Amino acid sequence: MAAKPHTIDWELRLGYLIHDVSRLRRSAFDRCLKPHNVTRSQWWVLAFLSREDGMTQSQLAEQLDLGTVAIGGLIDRLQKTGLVRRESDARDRRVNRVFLEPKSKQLIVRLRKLNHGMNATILAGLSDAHLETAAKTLDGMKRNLLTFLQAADT
Amino acid sequence: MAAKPHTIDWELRLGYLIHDVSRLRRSAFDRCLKPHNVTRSQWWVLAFLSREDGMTQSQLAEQLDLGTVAIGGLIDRLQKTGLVRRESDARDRRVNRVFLEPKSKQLIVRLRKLNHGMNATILAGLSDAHLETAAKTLDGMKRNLLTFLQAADT
DNA sequence: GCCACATTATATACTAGCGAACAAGATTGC
DNA sequence: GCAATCTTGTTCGCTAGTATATAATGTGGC
Repeated sequence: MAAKPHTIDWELRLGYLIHDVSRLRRSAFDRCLKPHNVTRSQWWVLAFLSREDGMTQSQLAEQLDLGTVAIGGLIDRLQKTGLVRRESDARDRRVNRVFLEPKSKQLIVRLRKLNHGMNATILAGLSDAHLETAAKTLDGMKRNLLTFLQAADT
Repeated sequence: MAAKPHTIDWELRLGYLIHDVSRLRRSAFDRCLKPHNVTRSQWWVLAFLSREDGMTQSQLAEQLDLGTVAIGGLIDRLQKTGLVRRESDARDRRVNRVFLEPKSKQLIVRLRKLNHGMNATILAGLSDAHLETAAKTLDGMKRNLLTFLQAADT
């Protein structure tokens, strides 16, 4: 008896909830972003670049927790729509540095507000105390997951 | 002043956390499932079929909250690996009913255990009280998101 | 200097999801 | 009964992510 820390219900319910919230969040953001002709992943790239312009693709990949291939594709598409440009580094000709084009500066201001509004909508009516507990719990899950994944790497 | 229910930190931190946990969870499950030559999405389909065999593709789509196209693709792949078969309904020749092949029955037993173990790993060390609060909070977010998305449909 | 090794980005091939257009088949109105 | 309409599933084209392999370039050992 003593060694049964959680009922199976929690496992299932939380699994579903995380999956659902993540998916719905994604849908909601994508829908808001659509009129601006940017996807959520692309907006993420712009957001990070706006904090530090001229990162290399590898740096972006690490910050966004994506593979180099995924970043390459995102930048391809951002470049195609003229929001970003690649410049090869003079000192290391392997690396591409990514810069925001002027066109994207105004867009970013608008998207930042939109982002803020969306987050406020999602958290509406939830108390700070509950949010804090939720954050702590999610953080615990994240740590468990990281431990597990790193152990599996061996 | 009175109208500032949450600080911006909550918005950001929770956004990141949900994104991270969802992504890591997905990675962890996919890694566990890989030796069994099934992906997490495919396992999901098998799990639902094991509760009710012979569903139509539309029913599966609704239960799994996916589009009909996504389901079609998943079943294509499951059929290719011989875990599932399509049978067209005699009474309505538009519909395909999906049935588990014998091969998948044993697999499902193993995957169920694996699923259980993974969930336990993820929740290790977290108190029931915190999990309950987290679930409530996520549920609130889910409701907010559903309201928002339905409103946008008009 | 040169060779072995590491790093950066790309190409290729796969799973997974979305939306829109479409064909086949049922259903409903008249 | 037949035309209009709704449902079911597919195809096509897109974004996004994974893993693996490869090419180009730097770096460190000797």
